[in-house]
This record gives sequence, structure tokens and C-alpha cells, in this order.
Amino acid sequence: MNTTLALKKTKEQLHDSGFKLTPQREATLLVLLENEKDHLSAEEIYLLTKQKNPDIGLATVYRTLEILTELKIVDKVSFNDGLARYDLRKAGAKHFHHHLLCLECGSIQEIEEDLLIDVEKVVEQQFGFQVSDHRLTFHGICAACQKKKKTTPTQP
Amino acid sequence: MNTTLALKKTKEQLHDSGFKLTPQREATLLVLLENEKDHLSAEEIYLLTKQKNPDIGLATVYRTLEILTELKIVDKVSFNDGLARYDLRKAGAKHFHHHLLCLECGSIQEIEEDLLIDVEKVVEQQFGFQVSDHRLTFHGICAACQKKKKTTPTQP
DNA sequence: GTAATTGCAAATTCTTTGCACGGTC
DNA sequence: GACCGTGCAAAGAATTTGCAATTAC
Repeated sequence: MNTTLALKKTKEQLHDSGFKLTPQREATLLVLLENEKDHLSAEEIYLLTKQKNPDIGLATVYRTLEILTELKIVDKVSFNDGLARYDLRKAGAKHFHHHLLCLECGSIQEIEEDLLIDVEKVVEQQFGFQVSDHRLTFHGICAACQKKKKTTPTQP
Repeated sequence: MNTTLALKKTKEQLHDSGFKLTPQREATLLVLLENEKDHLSAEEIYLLTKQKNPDIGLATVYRTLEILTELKIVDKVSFNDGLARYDLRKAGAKHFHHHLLCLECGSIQEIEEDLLIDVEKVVEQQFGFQVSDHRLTFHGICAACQKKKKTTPTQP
């Protein structure tokens, strides 16, 4: 989706929920939109936002991210490094996308396609659990690292 | 599995990897085994272990859990509360079990059955990603809370 | 105008580390 | 007796909070 359009839409969402639209929040949103594919930590978002708006404080970024999480505009995720990362929810996505975490290089790839439709049915029927969302991450070796391993085998 | 048997087996695993079996480590293991169904935090494990072995320190618990994670005897997981929880890996389990997190009461139910066999095939074939493990958590309303909602609807 | 929002610094929370002491083979 | 493991307290990292000043509406 168009960045400007997405920004506008999110602004409305903020307004509708009674939040003010400050330059700090706008800058933070912009950073999230521009780095949609990444999984930035609060610190990383802070540093990037600082480039647009040098006077912003880290606490404000945390507070903004809290609001955005509450409004389900972003999802707070955590992989193996014990610090929170923030992932923009795709506009119109009904489910939370899946992740492929490479144990070799640490890269995180996203899968938009919902692979859990059948599995969720099983969970609802067999376990009586009413599913509203999910978190799925595969750990393994990404395609690039598999190739690398073949070309440079067993380096000390 | 029998607790005593499981403890013995883990002792061997520790030994095989060159770690000593101290009373503190044994007490920690025992706590994990006795609370297999829970998802205890380090602090909770520490408090329970302290009951068996009052002189244990929190740092030792952290160090023990680090070793156990390294040896894949426990899995470090993190749900929505931003603190690490430790989950005993079932003996002989090839895959990491799934979780059902209830957004109403916070309970966490486990699913042993591997529901991802087909999905992993898709990931390997379609995305060229070599899967070694996975983390799957469903968010939603557990059976008990669904029942509760029906009996006591919309309380202010 | 006024209530929400901000930046800063201090406080909190979870986890790790340094170090001298104790236990084991 | 070398070495691993421990407890304690201090350090560190990530996040939250209190507060006076500022700003959006």
C-alpha cells in the first residue's frame, strides 16, 4: 500500500480513538511504514525517528508504540533475543503473518499467506479453543545460508 | 513419564556434557519436573526451588536454566508479558509443542500433537527454508472462559 | 484554555557478571 | 590442588514512570 495513504488511514484511526496527532507520533509512524519489512526494536525505531525529528525522546517512542499496539496497528513480537520488536500489521490482514527465523544469519523473512486455516479448525473443534490470532515462527536455515554452506563447507 | 526416571535421564545428559550434578541443579530440575504443565518464570522457579533448598541464589537458577536450554532439556519461551518462561521439553518429542494462550484468564494450555507437518512441507518446498523447529501460539478464548461468558454476560 | 503529550532523568524490572569462597574428584 | 559451581552484590539492558514544561485542538 501507498505510504502516504497508509499514514493518512492510521492518523484517522488515532483520531477516532481520541489520541492527538503529534509530530512525534507522525514521525514514528513514518519510520514504521518505511521499514515495513524489518522488525525494528524500540531503540532502532527511536534512532531512525530521531533523524526526522531530532528532539524526540526514547520514552515517547515507547509510549507511541504502546498506543499503536493497543490499537492493533502494530504487533509486538519477540524472537530469541529477549527484546521487543514491532511489526506493522498489514492493512486489511485478517491474520498475523508468519516468520522464518534463520538460526545462521539471524534474518527474519515473512510469510503473508495464511498457512494455518486448517490447523485453526482442528484447534477450535478438537480443543474447544476459540482462536482470535496466532503467532507462528519457524526456526531453521534460510535459502541463502543453505547455499553458502554448500559452497564453503566446514570452515574452522 | 515417571519423575524419578526423567530426573535420572537428565542427570545422564548433564554428565555426558561435562556438567556436574549439584544439589542446586537437582532441586531446580525437580521443580521443573513437578510443574511440567506450567510455564514458570525464572523467579517462580527460584522461589519453588528455594523451598527445597533454601540457600540457593537466583543467579544459580538463571545459570542452571541457561545450561538446560543449551542442552535442549528446556525451551525458553516468551508470551505477552515480556519475561522469559521455561518449558520442559517432553522426553522424545521431536518438535516443540504448541500453546493456547487465553486472552481472558491468561491460562496456557499445551498441545502435544504436531499440527504443523503439512505446513512445514509447504515452507520447505515453497520458500526453500530448512525447518528445524517452530514456535506456535494461538491467542483466543479457552473453553472454560467461553462457558463463563455464556452464564454471566456483559458485566459492567 | 485545558487536558493530553512531551523530554528528561530517575526508577523499575529482568537478567547477567565479577569475585571470593566452598566442594569435588 | 585445580577447577567447577555457588551466593552475593553490583552491573547492565530494556522498559516504565514522575513531573514540570509544552502543545494540539
